[in-house]
Order: sequence, then C-alpha cells, then structure tokens
Amino acid sequence: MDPNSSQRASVTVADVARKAGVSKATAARVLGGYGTVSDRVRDAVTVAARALDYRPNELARSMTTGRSGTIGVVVGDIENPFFSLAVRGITDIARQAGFTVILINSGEDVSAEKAAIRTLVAKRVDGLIVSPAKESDVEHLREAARSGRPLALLDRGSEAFEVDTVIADDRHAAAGITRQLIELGHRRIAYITACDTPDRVFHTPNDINTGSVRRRVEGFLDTCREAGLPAMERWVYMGAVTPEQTRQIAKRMLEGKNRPTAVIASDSVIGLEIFKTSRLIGLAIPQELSLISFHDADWTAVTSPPVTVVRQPVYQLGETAAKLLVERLNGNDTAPRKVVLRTEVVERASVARLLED
Amino acid sequence: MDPNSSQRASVTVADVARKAGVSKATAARVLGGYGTVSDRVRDAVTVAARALDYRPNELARSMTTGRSGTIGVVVGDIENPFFSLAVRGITDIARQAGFTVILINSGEDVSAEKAAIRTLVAKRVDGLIVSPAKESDVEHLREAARSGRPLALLDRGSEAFEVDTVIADDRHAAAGITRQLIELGHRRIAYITACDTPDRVFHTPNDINTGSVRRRVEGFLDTCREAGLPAMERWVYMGAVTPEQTRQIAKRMLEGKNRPTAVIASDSVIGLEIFKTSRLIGLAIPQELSLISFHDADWTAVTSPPVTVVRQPVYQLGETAAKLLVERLNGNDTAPRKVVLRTEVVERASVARLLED
DNA sequence: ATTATGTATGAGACCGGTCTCTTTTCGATT
DNA sequence: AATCGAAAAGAGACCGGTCTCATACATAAT
Repeated sequence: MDPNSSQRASVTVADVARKAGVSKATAARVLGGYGTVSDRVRDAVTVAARALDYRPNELARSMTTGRSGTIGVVVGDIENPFFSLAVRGITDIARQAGFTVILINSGEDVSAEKAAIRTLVAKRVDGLIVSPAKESDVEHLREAARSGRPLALLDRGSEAFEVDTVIADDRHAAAGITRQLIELGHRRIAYITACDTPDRVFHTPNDINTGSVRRRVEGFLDTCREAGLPAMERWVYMGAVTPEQTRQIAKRMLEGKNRPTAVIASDSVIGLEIFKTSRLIGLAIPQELSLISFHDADWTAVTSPPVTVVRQPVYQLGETAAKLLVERLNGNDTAPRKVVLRTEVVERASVARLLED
Repeated sequence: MDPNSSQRASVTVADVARKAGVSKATAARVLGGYGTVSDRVRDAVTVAARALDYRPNELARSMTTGRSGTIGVVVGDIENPFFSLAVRGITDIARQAGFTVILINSGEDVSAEKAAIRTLVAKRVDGLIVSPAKESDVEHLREAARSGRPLALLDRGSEAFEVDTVIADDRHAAAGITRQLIELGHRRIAYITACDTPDRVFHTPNDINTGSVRRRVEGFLDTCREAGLPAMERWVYMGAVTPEQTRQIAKRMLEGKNRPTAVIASDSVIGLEIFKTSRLIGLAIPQELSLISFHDADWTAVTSPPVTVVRQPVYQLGETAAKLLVERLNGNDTAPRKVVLRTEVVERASVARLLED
C-alpha cells in the first residue's frame, strides 16, 4: 500500500527520472555513466537515485548490450583440491577483469557437461572455461565456440580441436619420474588412475578420455619401452574413481604375488589411498614400495615418510586460462593458443632404490 | 552476408515463428512450454526451432518472469577445503532444484563481501548464501534480505540478525575437547585462529568477528573457567591468516619458555602448520605436545601420529543451507530457522596425558 | 543580426522473451 | 442447421535497461 515501503517492485530508471524531473533517457545516461549530461542534472539524478535506493538491473542491461559480465566454468568436481585451486585462479583473474563466475560441476560426466554448457549458453555467459570430461567428445564444445562465445580448455586439451588451451607438461613429467624409477632398478611399476574403460581393462592410451591422464600414460609407456620394458600396459590400473574403489584396487594390486615395487598415483586423492593401504597391509614405504603422486597436496609433506610428488602449477593453470579468455573477450582474435606450463618433481622420501630383484 | 551463416545474432522466437508460419506468441508457447497449442503447430514450431538451432535467451526470460534461476554464494576462500566441500553441497542441491550458482570469494574481507553482494543483487540472483566475514557488520546482508531476496547464512550466524542460518555446534565441540585436555592434566592450552584484532591481541570473545570461531573460543574459555583455570585469554593466539604467518606464530609460541602443552587449531590449514612446526623444532606429538584440530581434513589420518580432530559435517552444512534457501524460493514464509549440526570428535593419536608438570 | 557548431535533453524504438486480452476455429449438443 | 463453449491462435503491451535520432538551447563565428 505505502509506496515508500521500499519492499517489492524494484526502483527503475523511470522512477528515478520522474523523481528527478528529467526524462528517462537522461536519467539512464547518468545512472549508466554514458553520454553527456550537465552537472546540475547529474546531481539531481544522483540524489534521486540515492533517495529511492536505486539498484541497476544488470539483467536488463545485459539484454541490450549483449554482454552479461559473466563467465561460465565447468569442472569435474570443485571438491577436488586440484579444481578448487584452479577455480581460485580463475575467479581472481575474472574479478580483476570485471567478470563474475558461474560454476558448474560436471562430475566428469559428458552428458552433465553438455547440460551445463547448454545452461551457460542460455544464460548468455560471455565466455567459457571448461575442463572437458572426454577429449574425444567435444562436439558440444565446438558448437559453443561456434556460437561466438570464447572458450578456453583447462588441464585437458583436444588435439582435434583448435581452441585456447592451458595444460601442464604431463607427458614430460610422467616420462621423467618413470625414467627415475627405472634407473633405481624398478621394473614392476604401476600407474593408477580414476579414468575407466567399459571393460575396466587398459589396452591403449586411446582408451583414456581425460587428456592430461592420457598424456601421462603415454609418457609412462613410451619411457618403459625405450628402456626395454615392453608390454607395460598391464601395469596400468583404472577405475580408481572413489576412495573406496581405490582402496579395493590398491589392496588387490599390492597383496598380489607379483606386486609392483613402485606406484605412480595419478592424483593426490589416489595417492592418499595408496599410502593408507600400504600402511594397512604393512608394506613399508619406501623400503618395500616406492610411491610418487601427481599434485603437491598439502598432506604429502607431513606423512612419514613424506611423499615425492609432481608439482603442477595448478593456480596458474586456472589463472592462465582466465587470462586467455579475458583477452578474447577484449577482442583478441588471433589463432588459438596452446599454453603448456612446466611441472616440477618435488623429491621427498617415498622413493628408494630397489635392492633385490 | 549469408543469412544462413548461423554465426552472429542469435535466433529468436520471432525467427522461429516466421519460419514455422505462426505468430510469435504461439511459437513462444511451444518453446516456453506454457499455454495450449495444437499438436500440429507444436510439431511445426519444434521442427523450425531445430532447423534454425534456436537457443532460448534465459536473460530475456528472466526479465519478464523476475526469476533468474541463479543463487549467489559468497564464501571466504574457495581454495580452503572447508569451503570447497561446503560449496559442493550447495551446488548439488541447487542443481537438483534447477538453480545455477554464481560464486564469489570475499577473502574474509567485509568490503569485498559488500561489493560481492551488490554485484549479485544487480544480477538479480533469486537468493543468497553467505558466509559472513564479520558477524557484527551485517547491514549489507540485512539490506539484501529486505530487497526480498531470501538469504541463508553458512557456518556463521549473527545473534542480532534473524535469518535462516546453518552452523555446527562449535561451542559444544570446543568445550568438549577443552574438558578432555584438562582432564588429561593439561593446564597450558593454546587456541590458535586466523581471526585477528587491530592490535593483534586477544581480549574478549567479542573481539572475534567470525561467528563460528567466537563460539568456539567462548566454549574454550568457559570450560577453562569452570575447571578453575581463569584468565586463559592470554592463550588465545590470533592472526594465523596465511601458512607463513601461522608458522611464525607457532614458532614463537612453541619455542617460548612457558610453552603450551596442548594446542587447539581452529582449522585444518592451521593444524597442518602446527604439525609441521612442532616436527621442525623437535617437539614430539603427543609426548611433548598434544594437538587437536578442527576439520577432519584428509591428511589428518595419515600423519605419524594421526591427529585427533573435530569432524564437522561440512558437506551437509552447505547442503542444508541450500535446502533452506530453496524452500524459501518455493514460497516458504515461516519464521527464520537456525539449524545447528552436530560435530563429532575423531580420536586418533595426537593427544596424550600430561606426565610431569 | 544571422548562421554555424556543439552540447544537453527528450521521445521512442529495441533487446527477446512472457503474458494478457481478443479473436478465430472447431467439435459437441440440441 | 443453429448454438454454445472450449481450445487454439494472434496482437500487442511489458520487463528495465540502452541507444539512435530529433530537438532545444547556448555559444561562437561570420
């Protein structure tokens, strides 16, 4: 009833204009900060706006300008420290550039990813950063890019898809630690990942959908082959999706007769489970089992022994993806760029020379 | 030039209507899924939409409906595992209820929080979930709530502000572990938190802006007082904002002559630094120093010794906040609710009876 | 004094949907 | 065949901004 009840029905430029005794167009010029206005009128409008507690409607603004000031981010799982750190990098840069971030988890599921992208496009995000679940299945990404919305890929690229991409030098890192393990005398080296195949058995790297992991496995296998260790395919363990599943796989793997003497964990969540399991079944690290994990998670430094890891520049991964995207948003129209960030092996104490054979 | 170039200028209902040979209103009915349409027309419109690759503009839809299908989330730092897990809970419920999430980090800074909320209101989010940096400074939240947008507070409430709130029973948890330490003979018990005061010294719980931490410190002090330990205020350490600062504080604290025999860490990031520092300066846990940390972070189970923690239902905290909000969004108009979730002490091996005194 | 130049303001279309109100169509009823 | 009522379709206003274009007025140039 009371028109002053401020509640309901937000205040619009028209309301402010009426109160200030000017036209809607003029009030809009002041409020929107464009065009030319006299100081007198500017003050009048500003006062009126304050009095009415005017709040601009960004939605309406986006309608005409065509820019929403929003970027959409699709990651596998924000709960994973890898992604939460990368997202931090993205949001920092985005905020700096005046954008807000809409975040959607895909759960590493392609159909969820498709739905997420549809939603984001419907909401008219200005650009997209995606960590694609399957690098072979990118038609929806291609399409989003075709719609004129800049796109940047995070941590996982696609060879067949030319678009701004930021990844770590996973192949190189995997090759390095593999070589190191071989030089220390290891021959039975396992690689364990969350990725999975329909039949749960690894045949070739092409079975692996996640780009970063595929590159690592390639590095692992190639290095083994060069060192005269063929057919290491059977040492690639898949399906470590949840901690529970990982524990089961680890148990079967480590209790077997022909158990590996070294394990490479594809991320820190898996690394943690391997560590727990080896302790559980009484396998001493590093005397009886060497362990190297990807991702320098905080806990890896405080275990006994502390674990050797491949440190990825996760925050920078996110930051860089956001920077590339913002450049596009600012009109950069050059060819797609692939940025590869360097990793670093942090030597701790979970790796040892193999004594007997 | 080529009108078929699909690129630029997105396809609108009007375009679809023209192609299908019906009015804009009718096409909108089909595309928007409302009103009544004949099967024949529905098919025609659907076919036309597909042919033109029509993508609804959610922005335009939001304009008229007044609902954006978005909820705004403001947390201290998504990089902190506590928040990333809570956010996961929020996004899961939000997605289920058909909402997307706009995420903004406040960095525990009130002015950033204010800016974030202004942005979110401008973007016309349907509701807000905020983890307020200062529970004393909530005028901006109150205002956001007054604008008719439902609001739920996460992990931190405000006594003076009646609004849906989800917290853990921090006071109870702190009292419990304090009592336990006292019973084990500890008298010099330190509490260390990231919260800070201008003069970096703790005087009274009212100095603490973060609701959850204030309640814990109150529980700590009250229990000490009841047990005949007065003036424990000097054992509250503040300003452990970054790992570096925490390390410095921990060093000074643990190397002092009159060092504490037990430490309560207010979160897992701090707990990790205490653990590292005590190892660095050669203080054996638990023989020479007992440690209890809030937040059951993954690493706490794998250290030697594993550390005793207060397990908070973090995911549920986020989930519940989102549920309360969604209920409001669906029209629930009852009095504000305060939900307190129970914590649980996970006994591990970082706490021991104090031998000599 | 008259015309040119530029600045300040107003009027109204527009963005892409939704929604109300009116008109047309069609099947059922008597 | 005439009448009625509901279903289907159309016309056009509306949401809250931006933006183009026209107009009014002031100042400067001739």
